[in-house]
This record gives sequence, C-alpha cells and structure tokens, in this order.
Amino acid sequence: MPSRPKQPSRSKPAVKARSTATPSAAKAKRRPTINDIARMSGVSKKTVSRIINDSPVVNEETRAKVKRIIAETGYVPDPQARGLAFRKSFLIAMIYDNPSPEYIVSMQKGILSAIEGTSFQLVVRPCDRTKPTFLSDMRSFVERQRLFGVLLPPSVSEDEGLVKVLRELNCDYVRIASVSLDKPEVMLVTNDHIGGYEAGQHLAEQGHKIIAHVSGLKSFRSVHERRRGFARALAENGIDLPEKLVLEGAYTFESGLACGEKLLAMKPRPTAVFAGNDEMAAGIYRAARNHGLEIPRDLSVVGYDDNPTSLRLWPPLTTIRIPTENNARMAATMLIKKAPVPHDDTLPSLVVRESTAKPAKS
Amino acid sequence: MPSRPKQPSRSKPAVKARSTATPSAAKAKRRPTINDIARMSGVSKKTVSRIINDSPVVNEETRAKVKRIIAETGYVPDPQARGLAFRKSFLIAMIYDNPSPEYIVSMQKGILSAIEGTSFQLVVRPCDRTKPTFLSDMRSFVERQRLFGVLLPPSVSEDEGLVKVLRELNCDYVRIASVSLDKPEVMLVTNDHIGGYEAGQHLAEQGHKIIAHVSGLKSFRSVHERRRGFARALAENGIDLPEKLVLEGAYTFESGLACGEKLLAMKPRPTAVFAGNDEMAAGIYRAARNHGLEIPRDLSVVGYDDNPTSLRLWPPLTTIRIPTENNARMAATMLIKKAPVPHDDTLPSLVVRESTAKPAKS
DNA sequence: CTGAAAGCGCTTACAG
DNA sequence: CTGAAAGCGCTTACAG
Repeated sequence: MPSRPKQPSRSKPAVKARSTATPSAAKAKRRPTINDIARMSGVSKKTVSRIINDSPVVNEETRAKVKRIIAETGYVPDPQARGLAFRKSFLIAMIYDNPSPEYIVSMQKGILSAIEGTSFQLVVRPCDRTKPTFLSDMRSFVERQRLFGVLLPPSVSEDEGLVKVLRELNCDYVRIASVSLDKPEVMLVTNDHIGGYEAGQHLAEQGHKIIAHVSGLKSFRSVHERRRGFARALAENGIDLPEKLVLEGAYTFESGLACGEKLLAMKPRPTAVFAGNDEMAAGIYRAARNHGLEIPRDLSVVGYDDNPTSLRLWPPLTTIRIPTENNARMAATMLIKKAPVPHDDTLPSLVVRESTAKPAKS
Repeated sequence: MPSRPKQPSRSKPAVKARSTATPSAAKAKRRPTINDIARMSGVSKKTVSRIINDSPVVNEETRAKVKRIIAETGYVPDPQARGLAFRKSFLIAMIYDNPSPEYIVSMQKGILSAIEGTSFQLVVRPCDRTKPTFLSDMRSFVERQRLFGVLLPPSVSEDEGLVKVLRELNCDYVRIASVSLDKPEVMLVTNDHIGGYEAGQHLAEQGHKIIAHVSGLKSFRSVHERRRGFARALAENGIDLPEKLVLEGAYTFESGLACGEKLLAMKPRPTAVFAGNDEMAAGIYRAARNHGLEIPRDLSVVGYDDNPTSLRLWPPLTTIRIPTENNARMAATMLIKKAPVPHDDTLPSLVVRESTAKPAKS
C-alpha cells in the first residue's frame, strides 16, 4: 500500500520515487562518492584515488585522515566506474567444460573463498571446446566484459588456442592442469601421476597380480598422468600392466559400466581395477553386480576424485582424494596476486575405504 | 622470448607494450565505440544510443543504416560504461544457500541458458542465512555491484528480510519456492505438494499400509509442502499417516541414515518410506543394509530430486523428478522480461525405478 | 525525429 | 607529496 500519496503534490513534481522503494526508506540516502570523500577530507579526489589504490606516494597523515573518513562514511568505490577508468573490470570468470557438478561447485567455492573481501566477483562461463565458434565466443566474452582474469580448470586449461586468445587480449589467467603447461606463475599443477601411483601402490600392496585400469578419454592430459603413475607403481612391484587390461572410458557412469562388463568377462578375470574417476567406478560396481560378483571379495575397486557418491555406494569406495577447493583457492589467489603462491595441500591422496581387499585364493 | 628488444629505442620511449601481448598482435585494434559508430553513420551518439536501447522514436531509415554499420564493425556497447550511466550493472546474481552441488549446477545452467545472447552475466553468491551479518552483507553486495537483479532459490527465497532489503535497494528479484510467497511476476512456484502427492499415490497403489515419511528440516517450506501432498494422497487411499511415522531429518545422507535406523527398529515395521530428498533416501538404503533388509522386497523407498546418485544406487531409486534447470530458466526469463512467463514444464513428476514394489506378504 | 551539453564515478597523464 | 584537466564509453535531461 505504499502507493497512496501522503501529501498533496506541490507545483513542481516531487522527486520521482523509485518504484519499489519502501515508504520507510523515505529518501534513499545517496551513497558517498569519491568527490564526497575528497570534500570532507579537504583533499583532491586524485589523492583519495591514490589512497584507494594503495599508492605509496601519499603523506601518512593525509592517508590516515582520509582513511578515517572513508571508514566513517562507509565509502566503497564503485567497481563499474573504476572498471571503466581502468579499462578492466573486477570480474573473474571461471571458464569450464568439466561436466561434474561436484567439481564445478568445489571450484567455485575455492575461488569464492579467495576473492572474499576483495572487489572481485565470480562470473561463471561454461563452454564447449568442440563448438566451431568456441574461440571467437571466448574472445568476445573476454573482450566485452574486460575481464580482470580467468581461471581455467581441466580440460579447457589444456586448450592452447584459448590461451593464445587470452594472451592476445591481455587477459590474465591461471591454468589448473594435471601437468605443467605454462609458466609457473600461471600454473597450478595437480600432479595426477601421484594419485595414479598411490592407487597402484595400494592395489599392489594388497597382493593383486592381475590389475586392470579403466581410463578416461585419452585426449585428456589427466588420463595419461593417472595411468603413468599407476603403471609406475605396478612396475615397481613387478606387476605388468598389459595393453589389453587398459580400457578407455569417458569419465561417465555408462562408460564405466561398459568397460567393467568387458573386464569381468575376461579370463583370467582381473582381481582389481583402478577406475580413472569415481563415476566410472560406480559403473564398475554395477557391472560387478550384473556378473554376480561381490566387491571387494571378488573384485577390488579404486576410484579417483572422492566425490559424494563414493560414500553412498556400497561398499564405500576406496578412492583418490583431490583437494579441488583448495586448488581453486590457490589458483584464484595466484591470479589476483599475479605470482605463484606457496601451496602444499594440493596433492592427491589415497582414501582407503571398503572396496579394496586382498584377492581371493584361487 | 618476445622480451628481446627488436629495435634500438628511440629518443622518446616507445608506447608501452602490454606485457603479455603477442608480437603478432602488433597493434591491438581498438574496439569501436559509440563515437565511432556515430561518426561513421553521420548521426549523433545519442541517436546511436537510442538504437542500442531499442527506442521507438527513430526514423526507420536512420535505424537501418546505423544497424548496418554496427553489424559491419562488430560494435558492441561496453557494459561497464552503460552500467555506469544507467546506474545499474548487467549482472544477475544467484544468491543461494542450498548446499547440493547438483541443484546449484542445474540452477546455473538454467539461468545461463536464459541469459545467453543477452548482455547479462551470471555472478554466483553463496550465503549463510544464519550468519548475523547476513542481511548487511547482502545489502552491500547488491548495492555495490548495482545488480540488475537477483535470483533466489530455496531456502533463501523464503527469507522475507532479504526480500525487504532488495525492495529497499530497488533491486529486481525472482523467488523460486515450493509455494507462492509474493506477487506472481516475481514468483516461480515449484508446487512441491504435487511431488509429495505423487509419491504417496504411488506407494498406496503398490498396496502399502504402513508408510513412513522422513522429512527435511521443518523450517523449510518445501518440507511442509511435500508432506502435505503426501498425506493427502495417503488419506485419499484410506491410509493414516500418524505422527510417529513422520521423522524430521535434515536433507542429508547422515540424517537419512539415522531416521532410517529408527524407522526400521519399529514394530510393526513400515513397509515403505518416502524420503524428503534423494540424499536421505541413500541414507535409508544404508540403514536397510545395516538391518539386513533388501530393497524393495522388505522396504520400498521413494526419494525426491532425481539427482545423479539416485541412478548409481542399487536398486535404482524411484523418485520425484524436479525440473530445476527449466525452473531456473523460467525464473531468469521472468527477471529479464519483468513479467510472468508461461510455463508448463515446471511440475514435479514421479520416476518409477526399482526401489518400490508391493509389500511382502506378512 | 534528432542533437549538444552535462554527468555517471572513477583513473591517467601531466604539472608543479 | 598533491591537484586541475581530460577522459573512460555510455545515458539522462532538456531543447528544438
């Protein structure tokens, strides 16, 4: 009912009320601008600007006074105006093609925690690298938004064409990938070979001899890295990983199921399998069920990711945990600071649950 | 190695090269501005502005000519400059507190598909309604970014305090909720009572008589709506839903497990249970396993959401599918068009899989 | 139907 | 160490 006029209108029409303003917010108090701060501080707006941007060449007394007034008024510079003058927005985009909701959300959480309290905002931008217009779409997106920078998780982080476009547009980026593909200050390496190694080591320690691997699409770098580490662990334990025991899946449940079916029809049957991710491990669970096999008694399974589903499955899945959120936080911090950030907590690690055991006596 | 100087420096320092510019992009061609278009078209920038903003008061010939030049040059107005002049950005924020990755990603997909091809971008903003600074955080976020609008999925959509702040700041919004809480043009109602009804009807049709319900936290509207529809279906089939067969969970796996344990210890034991979401249904699966019970032979289970895990479980879960992505697309379209959008495809619907069957003869 | 002027809230480039 | 002027690329308010 805020629409009933409270006073007879004056000769000159009243200031146009904002349509949805509540009556209580009688006259929405205008936010202070840099000019207000300058006037209140008795300095020029340029000096206020210097203080906003942490310029060192400001008298400490002046700085203190202006900062006090900024704090008192609650002044915050307008990101759009700054962006326009800087020719660069305060937007950071996450450009991604990984379809996993858990992965996407973990990434976003990490980025958000890194930019919390800064002027940056996170814009999300899914993409399809196979689309013919992929590069031109990305170019116009980055250019129009005058992005401050972009974060590139796999597999789009492996796209050299995209990276070339970003360099041309002078748009900062940080790539997250299983192996180093760029200068250290723009790379966050997830070292997937270590995860693969841990999986192989665990299975070898259990005493398995016939061990299979269901990989993702071989066009992804992570797939090679995981397999490489896995094979190395087996080799160190004197176990062979023949080609026919390595099946190429596609990081999906369905592909895991299909590869699992093939594997379990083999003679001799593998007693253990390392799935390239948890989704495919879930598919292998289904295949085992279809074959009347029990996990881990008849088949040990190791996944990769440690996604929530891995705990919902029965038995709970032994898997490789990747600190996605932490990696994303590090990468975003690198982007903002424009420098490598010391990080320890970014290595994949084995989580032993109940899907692995010694092989049955045969 | 682009850093090696190619020519002796001249007396006056050369134009500062952008640090990451590739040598090939010798002189990055400046993007055309509204001034360029005005000059090339022989009109004022105000007229170009009118055309950009689809003003009707432009001579058709003029409009055609300018549009042609815009197309030829590939001119796109700068969103930051427009935003500054409009005092409103082209950013749409999704403010959310629902923790489910699948839900978050489905929402984002729907919103992104609605804003594709527009000047809008999606900014993500998780929140915590229980934080004391929640409202003031939201206020400064919306105010600083001069948000075009926000999308509010449950349960933050139920927060009247937030909505009041948005109204005060003159920030458009659309709320997605299980039941109508606002004017139709800012509400997308998901009608959860229909989903609950479908679940109840299905279980009743199977012939169950002792049917339980594990709900989410009662502070959520969806919880009441789902229960209400469920109870109505049972009533229509002459089945009672006593208080003691309704347990309050928290939409988590763990709470589903705990409630499942309680339910399965009851005598007589319920032969069917409707879980308020799939996560809790997965917890009930685990409880059934702990009790040596088989689904659906000993216990029928219906979930809600139809998330990916529901297909990974064994047996695959009968559940209520909610068209989250479509709902989000509708809501975003409403926000942009500032009007209700005709939508049919937004009702929850039953998906029958293998977790429900007739009760065993007792 | 069209345009010149002023302004959105900042920063850069240049002086002093 | 500080500031006046010009400009970022648009739109509003006002004329004509």
